[in-house]
Amino acid sequence: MRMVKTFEALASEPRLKILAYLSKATMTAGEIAERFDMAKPSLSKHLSILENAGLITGVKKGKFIHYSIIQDHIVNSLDGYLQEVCPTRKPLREESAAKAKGEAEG
Amino acid sequence: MRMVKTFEALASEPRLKILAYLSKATMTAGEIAERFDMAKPSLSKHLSILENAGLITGVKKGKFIHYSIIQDHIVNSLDGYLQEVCPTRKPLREESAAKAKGEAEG
DNA sequence: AATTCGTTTAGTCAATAGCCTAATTATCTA
DNA sequence: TAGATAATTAGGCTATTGACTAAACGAATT
Repeated sequence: MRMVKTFEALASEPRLKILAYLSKATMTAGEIAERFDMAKPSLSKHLSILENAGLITGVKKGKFIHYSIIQDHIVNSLDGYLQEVCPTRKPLREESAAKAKGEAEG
Repeated sequence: MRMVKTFEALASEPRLKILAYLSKATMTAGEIAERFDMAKPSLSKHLSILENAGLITGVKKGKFIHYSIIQDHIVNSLDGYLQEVCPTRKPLREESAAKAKGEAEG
């Protein structure tokens, strides 16, 4: 159930985009909204879905709500899932790391 | 787009269950179907969604179609996504590994 | 030729997702 | 206190999703 909720939150173009923004910096709801051609309430809904899944958190400071990513949750969730579903994960993970390294260098 | 498709495929209880079965062994469509209280066409749809997302593959052998998980795809997709969205991922990953190790020992 | 495995197509239905506008709440400012 | 601003909540509308049944189909076995 928890994993489904996490994946549901991630299964959306605008929500992945929000997470990409928040991976670089904390932003207010308004700042995020500026970057989308979408009504504010719709965006607010996306934010609440992400927050509800534990992927981001919003902290109210005066008039504004500052949203930021919760990296621990994303990493541990996806990482944990991989461990469950991929028993032979370790070598693949090393391979993946090697590939990433090669791309960065090449 | 590709990530959205992957997450959409994963955002479903029955589909996560199918992947869990396939993480242990290759199974035919019928063997999978036996484990669900669901009409065959519905299950067939789930299988095609997973296959279309590149998470599983079906190989026809005679009358049967043998499905198996494509671990490389799952690992590389989720791993790749984590690298994009979590710049400070590395230390967290180590922490996660340490936690997993502790649990296995405890 | 008949049966089995599995998919596909078509039609129906209920529930959910995603968007909108309008209204509301909370806070700041003059 | 009135007015402006930030963001959410509420309500409505449409499209999609996910399930079902029933029927048909292709491919392989018997």
